Amino acid sequence: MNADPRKIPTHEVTYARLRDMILFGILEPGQPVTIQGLTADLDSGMTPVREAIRRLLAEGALLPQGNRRVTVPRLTPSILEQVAFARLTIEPRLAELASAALTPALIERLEMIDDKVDVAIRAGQIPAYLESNHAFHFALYEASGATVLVDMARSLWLRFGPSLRVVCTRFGAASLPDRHEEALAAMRAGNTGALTRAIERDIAQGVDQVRVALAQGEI
Amino acid sequence: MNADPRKIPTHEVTYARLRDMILFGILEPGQPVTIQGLTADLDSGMTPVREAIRRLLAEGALLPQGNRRVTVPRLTPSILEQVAFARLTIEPRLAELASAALTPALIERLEMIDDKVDVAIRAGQIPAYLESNHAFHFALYEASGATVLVDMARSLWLRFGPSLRVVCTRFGAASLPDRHEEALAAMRAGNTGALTRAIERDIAQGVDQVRVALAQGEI
DNA sequence: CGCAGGATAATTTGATCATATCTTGTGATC
DNA sequence: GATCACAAGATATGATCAAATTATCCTGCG
Repeated sequence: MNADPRKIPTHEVTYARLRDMILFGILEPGQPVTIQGLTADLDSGMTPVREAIRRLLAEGALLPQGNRRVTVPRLTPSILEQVAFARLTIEPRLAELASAALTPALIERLEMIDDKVDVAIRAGQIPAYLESNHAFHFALYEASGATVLVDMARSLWLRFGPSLRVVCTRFGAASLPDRHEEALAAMRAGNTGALTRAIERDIAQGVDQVRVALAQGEI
Repeated sequence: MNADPRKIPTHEVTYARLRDMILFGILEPGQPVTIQGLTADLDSGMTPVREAIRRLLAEGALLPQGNRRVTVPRLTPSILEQVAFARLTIEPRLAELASAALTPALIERLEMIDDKVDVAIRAGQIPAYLESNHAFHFALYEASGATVLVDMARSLWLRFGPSLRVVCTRFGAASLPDRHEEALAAMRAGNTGALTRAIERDIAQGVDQVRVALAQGEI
């Protein structure tokens, strides 16, 4: 019944694990990433690890030092502004495109995911918040069917994720961005404009948090 | 005097060569890409080729078929519109950012590159046009110092390149996009707004060419 | 005599290759 | 038509080589 688990190649699994480690802040900005360290941690050979690293380098999730070494990138003000500009362009557009494809079933699924976001915020559980927040956004975005833009959004989140984690940990979960309720209301009302604006505000809020922390040298 | 050529790893060289083969249309859309074929063509081992392919997959320059095989992607109307949207957002912005960093020396260099573009258009040399057109845009964009956005632009050009090549070959070099003279005039005048508009029109013109060809089933 | 500085050895980590194993698609046979 | 064998190609491993970092030691000067 279930597909053969062997079907998914090791390098895919390795990639997914390493990506999540970056995205959800297991690895901190500035931390060096070595092949041999990961072969031990992730229990796979050198080749799959190398390929996963190569792929994440291409996505901007890892930073090549000149020396053939690789680290988790630190967010600089310049990079933050670039990521902010791109996110604020791409993601509201994805919300707009997704709006046309929304079904009651999908809205219900998004509501369930958002419940988890709320629970995580109230409980102050940063990792759970990061994961369910991510799930909410991409469940919406994927409904757009715009694979190119979704890929770009994924790459941008990878650049943003580690530092967001640091900020959350510093300032607690109280002021985490959550315009999801607004977004869900817009979806239920079939109001595309309101949905894109809600997503835009949600992003702007997160960016502002990081911007403030960065200006204060908290990262 | 010259740096040791050994310094640049094989996988980097292999990546650059394969990328240019895709970007400048040596490989056609739909064409399958095999590891073993490339080890022969590019004269390197399997590992560097694998890594180059993995990297280009992450950049959207290659398309994974479900079957572990890889091909050069065909442009669909949906993907074209997504790429158009992203290019029309990112690249004018890069021009705007670059505008503040322009020096007489850089403008002169851009003029020299644009001369090559003109020569290639008049001579109907498609590959030379594609290469110098690419060089013109990215020499400008890199002046912005916005590495994240430049990376995104590179990825978008990789998705766009192969099909542009096909269109050029079909319709000849007569109607190739070239708003570079307008852009250069704006640079000389220090007119940021005019520069971004010129770049925007240049991109829109190229996109329109491909859109028409796509609608007519020419690709 | 003690310490600074630079050369060199040791170690860590990355890069590449040859080879072995597994998948997948195809086609021949029953 | 279903099954099995085969071929082509992708995947994964471990060995080996090269580069870069770190540690060590020697020398020469104060």
